[in-house]
Amino acid sequence: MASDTYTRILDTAQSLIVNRGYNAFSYADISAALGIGKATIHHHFPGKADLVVAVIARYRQATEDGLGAMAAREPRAGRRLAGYVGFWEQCIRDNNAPFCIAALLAAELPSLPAEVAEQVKAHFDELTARLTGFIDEGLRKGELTSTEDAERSARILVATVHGAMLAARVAGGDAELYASITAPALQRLTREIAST
Amino acid sequence: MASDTYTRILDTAQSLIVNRGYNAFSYADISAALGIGKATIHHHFPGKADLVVAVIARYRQATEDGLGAMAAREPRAGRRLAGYVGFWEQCIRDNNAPFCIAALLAAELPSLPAEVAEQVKAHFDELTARLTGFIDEGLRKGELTSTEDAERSARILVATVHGAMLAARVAGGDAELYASITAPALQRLTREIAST
DNA sequence: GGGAGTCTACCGACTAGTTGGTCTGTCGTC
DNA sequence: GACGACAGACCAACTAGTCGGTAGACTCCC
Repeated sequence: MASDTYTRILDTAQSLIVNRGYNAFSYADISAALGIGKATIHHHFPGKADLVVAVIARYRQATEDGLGAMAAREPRAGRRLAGYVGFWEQCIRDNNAPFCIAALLAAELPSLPAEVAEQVKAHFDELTARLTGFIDEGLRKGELTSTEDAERSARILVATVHGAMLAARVAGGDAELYASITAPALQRLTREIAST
Repeated sequence: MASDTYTRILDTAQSLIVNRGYNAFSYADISAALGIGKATIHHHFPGKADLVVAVIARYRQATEDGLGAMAAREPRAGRRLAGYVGFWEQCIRDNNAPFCIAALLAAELPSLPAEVAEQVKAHFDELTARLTGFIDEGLRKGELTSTEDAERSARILVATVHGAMLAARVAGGDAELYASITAPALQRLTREIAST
């Protein structure tokens, strides 16, 4: 289905978005990186918005798959959340894709084409819903404690993760800084039952 | 000193950056908004990087002045932090400048000119230092409680605020959402002595 | 008082390069 | 011979930035 070139265009676009955002990458960048004609990119993705929508759609799917797989193998809510938070710590440490493209695009939101903006919003909704599910389950099982309801806890966690990414980026890709900011956000939910 | 045109260019550039970032605004935008020639902008700011550096420098100064003034009039640490957090809630509610330009530029950091990147980093350092001072003083006076040291607490607060801005922007400028995410971050520091 | 020179603020017209996007083709494969 | 995958050449619009010039204010000197 998805041809090799098609996938490589998506890959390149994604890595360009990770560290330049929507407005600072061009068809020429992808063309040069892959050694293909610009027209080839237009053949697979008629417009820039189509390309970026496809990137985020794939990203959303990967996120859903990843979180779903983790939920299947890890029943403990605290570990699930730690898995999500730790995933990004590893990304920053490896410096491969050290930023959530949806968070970056969210910052640029007012300047994005409508279709792209919708995808970004959808990612936030999905991610929040997934984490809300984890937290809700954890609270009901007594594995987690929180003074807020599950959804609010999830939003706080996501915000902290995104803010910590920003801080780490400013600090030159400092994974320790990311961890030191996010760790207390996890502890907040697992406190007093940490030694389970 | 600072002529009227000079200031208006800065104002316009700042508001363009707030909702488009560095790469998605142009001299032509400012030129059109103010009804002046593009060459006039170049007269005051030789290059785009110079312009944006000037915007952030002024922004940093305003932040320092604002936080300094608040510290002078409000001795209670908890209120100082609430003032910082509440400032952005009001900005989002009024929809005038509903995003911290330094946070937005931080996301775009890898694609920014070096001089601009430096200014962004400097803002983060200054802001963290200021809040660290507030928290440190609050802890020593017994007005605040924290399981982490003051600097780490400050970084967590900043990250939460930035993450909450992102969430609010995605939600279409939802100030309530911003508040619901940031409020617990403040409570974390003021808990058990809230009724002072 | 009146030039003559100088400075700042500003603008219209321009440039070289880049942007996203199109058109017309040529391959190879089924 | 139709079709998907690709590319070269092209396009209009836009990018940051330059150039030469003008209009006004502020000197300084006679």
